[in-house]
Amino acid sequence: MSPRRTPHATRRSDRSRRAVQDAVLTPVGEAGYARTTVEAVAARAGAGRQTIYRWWPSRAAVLMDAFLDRSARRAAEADAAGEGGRSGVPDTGDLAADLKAVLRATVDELNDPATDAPVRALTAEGAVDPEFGARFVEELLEPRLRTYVTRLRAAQRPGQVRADVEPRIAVELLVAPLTHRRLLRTLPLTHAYADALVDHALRGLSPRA
Amino acid sequence: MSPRRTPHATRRSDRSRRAVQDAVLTPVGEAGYARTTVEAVAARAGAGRQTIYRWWPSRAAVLMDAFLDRSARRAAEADAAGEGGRSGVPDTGDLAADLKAVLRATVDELNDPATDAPVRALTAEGAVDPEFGARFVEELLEPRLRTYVTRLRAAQRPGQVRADVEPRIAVELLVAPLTHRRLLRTLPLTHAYADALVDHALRGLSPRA
Amino acid sequence: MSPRRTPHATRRSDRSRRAVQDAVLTPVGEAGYARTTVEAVAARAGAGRQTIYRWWPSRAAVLMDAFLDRSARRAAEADAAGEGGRSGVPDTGDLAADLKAVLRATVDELNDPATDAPVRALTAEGAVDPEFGARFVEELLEPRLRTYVTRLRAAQRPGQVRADVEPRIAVELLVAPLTHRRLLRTLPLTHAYADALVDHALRGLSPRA
Amino acid sequence: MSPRRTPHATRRSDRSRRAVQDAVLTPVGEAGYARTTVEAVAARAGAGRQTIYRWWPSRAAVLMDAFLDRSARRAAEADAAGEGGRSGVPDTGDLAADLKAVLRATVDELNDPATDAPVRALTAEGAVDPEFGARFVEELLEPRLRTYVTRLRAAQRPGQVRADVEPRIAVELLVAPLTHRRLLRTLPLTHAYADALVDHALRGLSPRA
DNA sequence: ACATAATCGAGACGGTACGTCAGGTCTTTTT
DNA sequence: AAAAAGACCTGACGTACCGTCTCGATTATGT
Repeated sequence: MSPRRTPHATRRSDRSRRAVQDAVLTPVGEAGYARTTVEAVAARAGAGRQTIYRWWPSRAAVLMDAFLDRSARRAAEADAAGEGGRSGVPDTGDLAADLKAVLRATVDELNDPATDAPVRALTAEGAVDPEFGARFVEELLEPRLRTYVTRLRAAQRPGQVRADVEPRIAVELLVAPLTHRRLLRTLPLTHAYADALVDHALRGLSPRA
Repeated sequence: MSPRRTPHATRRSDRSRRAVQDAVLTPVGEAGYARTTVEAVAARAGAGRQTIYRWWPSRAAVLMDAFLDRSARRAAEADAAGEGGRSGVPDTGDLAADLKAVLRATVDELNDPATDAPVRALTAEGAVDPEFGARFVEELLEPRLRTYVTRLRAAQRPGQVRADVEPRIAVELLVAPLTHRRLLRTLPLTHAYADALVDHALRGLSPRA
Repeated sequence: MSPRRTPHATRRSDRSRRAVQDAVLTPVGEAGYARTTVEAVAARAGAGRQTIYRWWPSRAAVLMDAFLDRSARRAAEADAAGEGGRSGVPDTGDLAADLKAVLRATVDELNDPATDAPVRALTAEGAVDPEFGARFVEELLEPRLRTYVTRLRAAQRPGQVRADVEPRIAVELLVAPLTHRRLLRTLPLTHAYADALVDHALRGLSPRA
Repeated sequence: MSPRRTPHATRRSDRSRRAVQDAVLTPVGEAGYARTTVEAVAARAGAGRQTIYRWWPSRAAVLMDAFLDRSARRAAEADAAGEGGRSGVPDTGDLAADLKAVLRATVDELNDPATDAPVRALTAEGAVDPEFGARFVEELLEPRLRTYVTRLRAAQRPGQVRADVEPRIAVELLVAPLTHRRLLRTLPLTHAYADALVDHALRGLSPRA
């Protein structure tokens, strides 16, 4: 075991933990990550700077924790609100419709600066810091991708998706273009775009034989 | 008239321009962009710091220029070496083969740290700074994407690609997953992956009717 | 009534009081006062930091108490060892010899780092913090000076010291130069120096008429 | 030679050097040394903090330089104002009067907080940091003491001071009590006290034979 | 060819944020 | 109730870079 980097979690003040997490998301959404200083986060949280450095190794780690926490909370709420279904890609039997529903929801989410700014910052940080990126991928991205894989596997059994399709690659076909447009700001993210992605991916580019 | 942002370009020392561009790519590749200070670049280039700030608006801009320059030089070399064709997606008549060739080449390029590190840094910077990102997209990404669009349009005429396919979306289907894997380091980039992407995109996920 | 600053002294743990006092003098002597943190003293004493702040108002106060305690203990020992006389300037009838004896003893004491370092720290603190300095003077310095005054007064009765001499000023003539040399480290403190001080002060600078 | 701690003095901005020196004395005099932060000095001087750290090794060093500079400037002014005499102990032929004049002037100087506070801080710092104290003594104290030694030597030739008097010790008899009273704040510094010191020191404590 | 003016390397400058350290207070658990 | 332990807020520290601003010492025209 590595020597404990952080002190006893037992004594940790839950009040300040929450306050800091709340305090980091707003300024990142408003002024951007680069302009969000540790000092400012601490001040807004009514916390000391040292309290932040005691529990998080870096500014980016604070943001990640805060974002993960919020995501988890929102997922829990969504599950509670829904008719008991687990958060993930729905399965109504109509694959195209299900994928479009999820991708449209993702489009809406990403068009909200409160989500876009943190994700953008976390992705940028992860692009440059491999260790950080790994955590981002493991904890945020992969769980999400797995829900697509599950849905696609389910669609393969009745033959709605060809058996020789690799679900992982199929997922990337659907999801990567969204990330691409959003992160690089090439073109706007719309529901129409989400639909078009699904249609193109399902039917393929080649003419039917 | 706005006061000239940059001084007489005529007087510019080509020696220092090249020296600075050379001096920025290495440390970015080795230590990462964040740890590459302007001071370090200036020292390595045997230049004064002011010389950098005189000609470039920011550290990121230096990197972008250096990278664009190198890309342009390499493209020129490639064209010279090739059978006279313009750099872009080749057109042998076999669309799948052509796409696989280009994507495989891209995979090789991106697996080279000398390319990966700068692109990573530029993407990260662009993700956070919209203006910078715009330049990155315009000057580096879009020209490349246009070559795919051209090739796909060419394939639509003989009916190798369905007429109702939107080339732009098709391109993203092919290219975005590469960026996704590379930037987020989810899974390794291989030739097999490039081939699989082309196959899945062309044939689609749904079974042939 | 003012709210009790300190808690019930009855409950106070004598073990920790002594442990803290012991724990402060060593590091001050070795590393200097500035580098002696409250945390370090507490750790060395096996005490909690709050235990220190509960009983002393500041770091300097701990040092002062510790030093006063040790001084008192040493004086008691000296008195016990001596021929029953109270600690102070002896009175053998020979004023010059008595003064030299005391000043030589003081020189020896001050040349011991175990005394020098704390006194130095306390003086420095007192120089900057008037309230603290006042306590230092009252509790440590003045009692000592009074013993000289007493001895000088005794010498005035038989005419060994002129009647128009102000004892207080005479004391300062004898004692201040020692403090001066020690604190400012201008020249070494020696027995010869102590003797010379006494001789010069008694006989004066002017020639005898 | 030690590797240059400080950068090329040639390029040093005289403006900021003076500004910093001016900016440190006022708050030290008003709020005390402990409450005078580097940041505050920098702000008051309109300088960056790094500019201070570039040229001075510590906060105390800034204060010392500032104080030395001011002392030198004042001495120069005094010499210019006087009838051509060098700053030092005057020599009218009447030793007692000359000494009283100088000591009275010293008393006045030390009763001015603008002098007292910095000297107090410098002495305290020097008491704890030997290297610092050495500089303080060499550059400020010893030159002053030498002027007394000179005057006393001059008084020895005509026999106004006994030949067997050691001037250095005589000086300390006169000067140390002032420092003692001032630094330890035992009793107020007055002209009467200065006079009494001179009288006692010259005539001695013992009765004239 | 030469004056002259802009660029160059160098590096100090005013700043901003960093991450650390210690002070003194508050809280939790143990004695 | 006081103790040990240790997290908390505060605030100063000294450092690292930023981007700007001088400074002589080179260039490179443009007369």
